[in-house]
Amino acid sequence: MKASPPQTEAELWMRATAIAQQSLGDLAAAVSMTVPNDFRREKGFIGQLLERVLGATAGNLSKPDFTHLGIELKTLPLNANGQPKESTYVSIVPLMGREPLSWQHCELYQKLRRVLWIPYFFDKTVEPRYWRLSDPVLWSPTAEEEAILREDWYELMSRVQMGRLDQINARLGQYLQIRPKAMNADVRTQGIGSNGECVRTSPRGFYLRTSFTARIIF
DNA sequence: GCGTGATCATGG
DNA sequence: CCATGATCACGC
Repeated sequence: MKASPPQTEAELWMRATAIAQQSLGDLAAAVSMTVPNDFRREKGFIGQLLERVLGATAGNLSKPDFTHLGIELKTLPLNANGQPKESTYVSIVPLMGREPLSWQHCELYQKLRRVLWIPYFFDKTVEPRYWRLSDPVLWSPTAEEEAILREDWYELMSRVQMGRLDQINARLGQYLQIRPKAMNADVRTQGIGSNGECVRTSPRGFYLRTSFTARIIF
């Protein structure tokens, strides 16, 4: 079982509020899934569970999850204090693009324009099926937030295009950061070298810092 | 191999 | 202690 795609943002929001505070076990049962006891081998489970529960459509395409609504779905683990406990992956970093940088047209911005956040309480003292959702948040960046995201993105993407991959680490960026995104550290893809040539390098992703997602949900 | 969904695990 | 760097599963 799997929910049909919501036709409107209002319908999606109704569904999201209707499942607030529910346990992962109950949600999973409703879509014929079983919550693993250990996420070490199923890290994406909660995201995939909520996709089914809410009727997301994009699959593994590089599009917002609710493509027709332009809305991205993000689950967000909270610690016991209600603070985000992990950074949030947004999208792959395009390492070979040489087009002029355009924030308005980049994949990252397309996904962050409107996000349905589904926070939940991550609690290692009980089995994940007992974890409960918190209240959903339907969010778009404020002008101030967008300005900083855009600055971060330009700073990071400039280094990518200038062939300065060696100068990129997770410490750069106020709200946004670039970190490895691969099965393991041996995975290689193509990137731009310091003389503009193609080099072998590790795939990377854009992530939102927990300090930023904390702002969003409060 | 790439992009989707993320959390794990250890070094500073 | 916790952010950074590393890792896991799946569809195609």
